[in-house]
Amino acid sequence: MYQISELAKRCGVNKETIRYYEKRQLLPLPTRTEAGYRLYSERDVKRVQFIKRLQQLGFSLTEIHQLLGIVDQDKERCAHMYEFVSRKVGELQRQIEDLQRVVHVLQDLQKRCPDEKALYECPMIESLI
Amino acid sequence: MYQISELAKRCGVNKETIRYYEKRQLLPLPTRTEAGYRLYSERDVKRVQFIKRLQQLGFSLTEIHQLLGIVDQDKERCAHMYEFVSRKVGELQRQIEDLQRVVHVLQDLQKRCPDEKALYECPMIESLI
DNA sequence: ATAAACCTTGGACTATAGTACATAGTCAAG
DNA sequence: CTTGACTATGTACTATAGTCCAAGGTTTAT
Repeated sequence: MYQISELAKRCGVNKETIRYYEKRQLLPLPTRTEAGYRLYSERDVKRVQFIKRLQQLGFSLTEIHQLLGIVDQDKERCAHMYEFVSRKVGELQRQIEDLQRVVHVLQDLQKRCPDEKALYECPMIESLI
Repeated sequence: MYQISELAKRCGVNKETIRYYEKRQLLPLPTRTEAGYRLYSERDVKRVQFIKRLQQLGFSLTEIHQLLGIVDQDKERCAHMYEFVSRKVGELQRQIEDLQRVVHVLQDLQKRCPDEKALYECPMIESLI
């Protein structure tokens, strides 16, 4: 079992973030020592890492809380999970397509304007706006 | 030429946002009437729409300001544009791959757990964490 | 037994991206 | 010539996601 600083270190976040996640109900209430110190396990490490991974992918903490309803086998959060997941899949697919379009535009920009001066007078300046 | 409310309406944002973008230098200083009212053109409509589109794709206002250096033919912002664009393309490609992975996981989740009860006892609950 | 290094809570503070509000000036219609 | 709908500025407030700090309690090492 780890204390809060150890958990934070293992997850690459700082300890205030751990307490913040607890308050946001992203982490379950931990067991405590006699003195009231929080105690965490390997499972909590995985959970925080999962949260950070999803966050990097653009999920908000609220959405992550919703998804964790599955892990926590929580009836309430699971009730509309199917709709939530469907909506999210749609959103993500749209986002992926958009990002692919942006990548193409930016790569085009690079190809046509390989040096700074050329970029400055780039013929596709107007195509961006 | 439009006044600020008209521009805001055409862009689907509110007028405080327009003033905010001006302060952030995302919009050029507009011409003004004698009385000091801001006046905008079609070009500003396009520009705000461009900002909103990039924002939806996960660009921060700071990054959008950088990119607009091309449109504005601004030497300073263009100076490191090539590196900026290269870095951004790399980031976006990584992000696209990650999102594709998330879509697969979520679609899998849907396939295996087509109804709410099944989801609640879903065999892949643990695979998420 | 006391300092260093932990932990607790609560509250203040940060950045980003707005949004709202108070106060005041401007303009067009009746 | 005043009312309503606009505009201006500046300041304060919102949400999200933390981050930092102060005051105090606990544990460990010397």
